[in-house]
Amino acid sequence: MKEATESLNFIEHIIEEDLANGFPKDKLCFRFPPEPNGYLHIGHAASICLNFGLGEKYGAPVNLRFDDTNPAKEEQEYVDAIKRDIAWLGFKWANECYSSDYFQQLHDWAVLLIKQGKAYVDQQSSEQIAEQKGTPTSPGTPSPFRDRSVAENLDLFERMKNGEFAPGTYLLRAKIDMASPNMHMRDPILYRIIHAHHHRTGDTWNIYPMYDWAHGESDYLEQVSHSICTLEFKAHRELYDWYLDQIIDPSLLRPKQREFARRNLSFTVMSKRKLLELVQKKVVTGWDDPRMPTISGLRRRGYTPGSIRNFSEVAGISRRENVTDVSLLEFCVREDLNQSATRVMAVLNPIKVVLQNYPAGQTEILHLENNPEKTDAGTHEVPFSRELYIEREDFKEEADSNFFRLALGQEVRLKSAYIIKAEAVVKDAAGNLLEIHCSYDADSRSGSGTEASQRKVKSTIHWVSVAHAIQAEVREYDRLFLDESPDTHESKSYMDFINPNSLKVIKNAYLEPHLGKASPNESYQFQRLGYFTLDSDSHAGGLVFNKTVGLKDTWAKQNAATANKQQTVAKPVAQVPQEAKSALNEIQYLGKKLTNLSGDKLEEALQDIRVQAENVTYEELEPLFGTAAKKVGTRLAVLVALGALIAKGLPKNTAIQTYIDSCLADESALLQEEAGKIS
RNA sequence: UGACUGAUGGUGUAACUGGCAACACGUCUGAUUUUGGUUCAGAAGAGUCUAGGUUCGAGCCCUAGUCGGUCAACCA
Repeated sequence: MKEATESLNFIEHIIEEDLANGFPKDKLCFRFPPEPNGYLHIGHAASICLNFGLGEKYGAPVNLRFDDTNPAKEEQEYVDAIKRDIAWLGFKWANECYSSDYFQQLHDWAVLLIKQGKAYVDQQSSEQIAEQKGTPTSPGTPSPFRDRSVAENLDLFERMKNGEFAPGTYLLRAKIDMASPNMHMRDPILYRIIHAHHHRTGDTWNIYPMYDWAHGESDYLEQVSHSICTLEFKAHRELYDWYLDQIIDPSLLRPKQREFARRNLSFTVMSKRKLLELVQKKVVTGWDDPRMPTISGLRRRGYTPGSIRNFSEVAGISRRENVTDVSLLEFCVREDLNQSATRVMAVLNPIKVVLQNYPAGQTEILHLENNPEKTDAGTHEVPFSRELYIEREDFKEEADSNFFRLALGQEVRLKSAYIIKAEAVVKDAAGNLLEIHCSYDADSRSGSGTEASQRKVKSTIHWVSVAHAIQAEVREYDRLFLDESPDTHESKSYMDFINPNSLKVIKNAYLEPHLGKASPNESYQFQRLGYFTLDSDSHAGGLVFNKTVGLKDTWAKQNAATANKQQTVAKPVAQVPQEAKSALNEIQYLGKKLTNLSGDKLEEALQDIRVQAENVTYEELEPLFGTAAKKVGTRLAVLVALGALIAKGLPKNTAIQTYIDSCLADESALLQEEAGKIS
């Protein structure tokens, strides 16, 4: 067992501190509060894993709360999808809550605010209100309706609630501070009139609370201890606290909001609005398109819950902007699938191989290991015959020294079968390769134990028997966008970066017959190709597989690298100044440490400085003469470097002499000594 | 010309009250391998945005700057 001193993230530090300050552990409570207006994505997974992870870590309840305060946007469909996704990730919520459950309480508290003179009904247009709001750099001006009487406010609010007014005509606003530097404090809206059918409360309400009014109070009603949200809500915190102040019962727990940075993934976008646009403009086939960063998309693509949870764990959280490389996510699935995926053989780009010395009409049943990572995973049967398919990429008529696969006159092993040698090719009139004629070594069958079966050949390739293969459709996916962070460009929209080739459909891939029994919940490793899973478009007689992720392919990388090398000419970088700059940096760095050194180490460092001084000019060094007297180390380093330059023939000017004199006068014996050497 | 917030290898995160900047991905070697996968062994890569200051000692504390993000929806 290894002793892992696990490091805490900053939220955990906050909780630990609260606990240390006497906050009772059994009062800890968290929540995940999605708005049911879209599907969950990998960014939400960060929040889900954080909140539910905290719940697991501290044995605290975690509520799933649907923030359903805007019936114009929300639908039951989304509620269901969100629940499905969270459950699929493997988390259990303590309570299923809805902001709409608190509509009555929220309304009553609003009435209380009115009675206290802290809220008023406004009846201006949204343009007028926006106008009065001011800007971040200039204060707002009060609404002319700000000082309505309590009685009138009460009456108007009641009539808003009863549906007497049209949407947009009246609003309930909190009376806070129109000059606050925080825009959210400039008389924020509590309620607006919406005449829409709510997916849960139906037509009961004509007024709906805004996010700010509903969120903190909901946290309070559920007695959530730590309300964790993303950074863009940071500015809302002041309002969150103000609202709480109005209604809080000091004997109850007061929730606190803390913010973390949302997770961005490279080569994709991560906001519901943008993902929705991809769906609506049919860039993708739906929210669960396997190219989407949604949980449902990743699921359909073949990602496992474990891989996503692990990704969230490994990527961590913090408070700074980030773009996490997709390669980390891909690593996480590979790591997971490598342990669990059944190995099978499939040929995506087939070329026919005919074994000239293998009896026509004969079929052999061979055995393929299910999973080399698990010795007890067993084997499955795979038929072998005279005519086979192999990948086109696995054959070259003439091989160069680093091509290990099949070539004329060259041997390879067919995985779990025989060693074959390419003897001849058959081409059509246009010179296109039609089939490869090979001979097979009948004694070389895998596992037969014969001497021939033990022979080492340069490589092993996968294959399927032509007569037994299942034809299927295979979909390969590439990144959805061509830019690493498509939505961070000022002059261009993320839609400009869409990768036109993000989907590649292979209509006639050939699979080994074992895949006829493929289960939609299982992942397979198509040997040497990657991980694949059955798509929901599959039907009897028409299998469709999605490529989840490829295997690490050092061969492809090698090829790409050599191809690139041939294209790139030379580095246009001016190297001399760069070296000189780093030499100066090096001297400064060495200097910083000097005062901590003594004896041989000091001497060594001084020598290093003299060496570095070779690459430094006087012009670069001079600015450092101004180094504070306190920084003895740096001054010493500068002095030594200067000494080296003087030794090379640099004439002493007044600046140099002044510097040397100041060193001679310094308290430091070392500095005096070195200065003495060159004065 | 505002308020708030952040800055640590290519990327993402660590570094408890100041004490040799760590882990993972990625990259590169080598070994093993009937998957150019896996596994194993190793390497390179940051002196912590800049300039000062405090300190025996600063990624961490102080000062001033620089650069990035957020904030003016009857969205959340």
